[in-house]
Amino acid sequence: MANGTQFTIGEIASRAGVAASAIRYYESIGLLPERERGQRRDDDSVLGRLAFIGVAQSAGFKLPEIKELVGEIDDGSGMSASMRVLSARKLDEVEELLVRTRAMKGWLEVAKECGCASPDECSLFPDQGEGVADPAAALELVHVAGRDCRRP
Amino acid sequence: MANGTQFTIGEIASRAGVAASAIRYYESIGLLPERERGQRRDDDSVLGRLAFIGVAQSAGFKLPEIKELVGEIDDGSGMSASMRVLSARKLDEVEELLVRTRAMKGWLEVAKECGCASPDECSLFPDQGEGVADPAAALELVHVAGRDCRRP
DNA sequence: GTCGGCGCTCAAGTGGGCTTGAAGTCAAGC
DNA sequence: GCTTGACTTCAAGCCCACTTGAGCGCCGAC
Repeated sequence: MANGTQFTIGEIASRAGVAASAIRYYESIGLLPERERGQRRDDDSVLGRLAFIGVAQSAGFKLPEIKELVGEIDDGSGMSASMRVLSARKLDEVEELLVRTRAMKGWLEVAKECGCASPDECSLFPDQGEGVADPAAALELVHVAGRDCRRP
Repeated sequence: MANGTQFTIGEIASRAGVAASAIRYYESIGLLPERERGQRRDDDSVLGRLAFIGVAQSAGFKLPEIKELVGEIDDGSGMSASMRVLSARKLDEVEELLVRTRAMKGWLEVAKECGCASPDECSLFPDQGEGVADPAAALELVHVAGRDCRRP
């Protein structure tokens, strides 16, 4: 991958599909190696690193976590240890997100057809007399209520 | 629901399960009606409004959108017009989120078992020789590759 | 030699939804 | 009257991943 050809940061940025300012930011937080001061050129090995960052970000990793991963790769200890731990943790988060997202979807499908004039007459918004339930839990109730949100 | 009993903001907050500072913030952005200055009491009608806000937020609406909804309720024109439009738009977003979340989940399930020492030997991170694909699209490729991420 | 374009650094700004801090006010109980 | 504690205001801070702006340097082409 790294063939030694030199590029300016602008060229790297457009090939990688990120902004040059983002690359400088990654350097500043240690996600990409610090380079010499002054105008400079990089070889295209940084492209691979940027691709790694992009995929890891899409998978839900935050930059500090990605930094941890690249640290392990760079110090030769191999990425798999952190990779497994971080992925397992992320997977829990993502599964939770999936549940929440599905609940949102169900709620919104009903809301899209809602003809109620106020929350008081609409089962999408449970009444709040005393004590308060988890608002997120209210999204689930819609499934029970069916497709019509008007209170019986 | 509103029975005229008066509460301090702290009481309202603990009943509604939100912080008092959040209630003040909602007032400041016009999501709750502005009240007189000085120490004051609210009746519990604000509880219903807070519940509405909570459910709408869980469904994915942002505060400015919720403000639009409560505006329609309060001016007597009924909430259904905005509700339908906003919900339909949100539904599109949420469906997209659902697709992305499922892709993340698939990727992470493979990553959790990954034993690769570097991204170069791992199909979770596609090689980045020339040109760059959408990083999010790389998450999908894993499904094709199966459960083993080691490059063939 | 001079012009345009890209590069550099550092600081500050963005958005969303709040929280936190400082400093002051009020009400109830002793 | 005094203390205590809950309440009040307003401004500033936080998180995250960058972007934007100011003010300057360097390089190649004409």
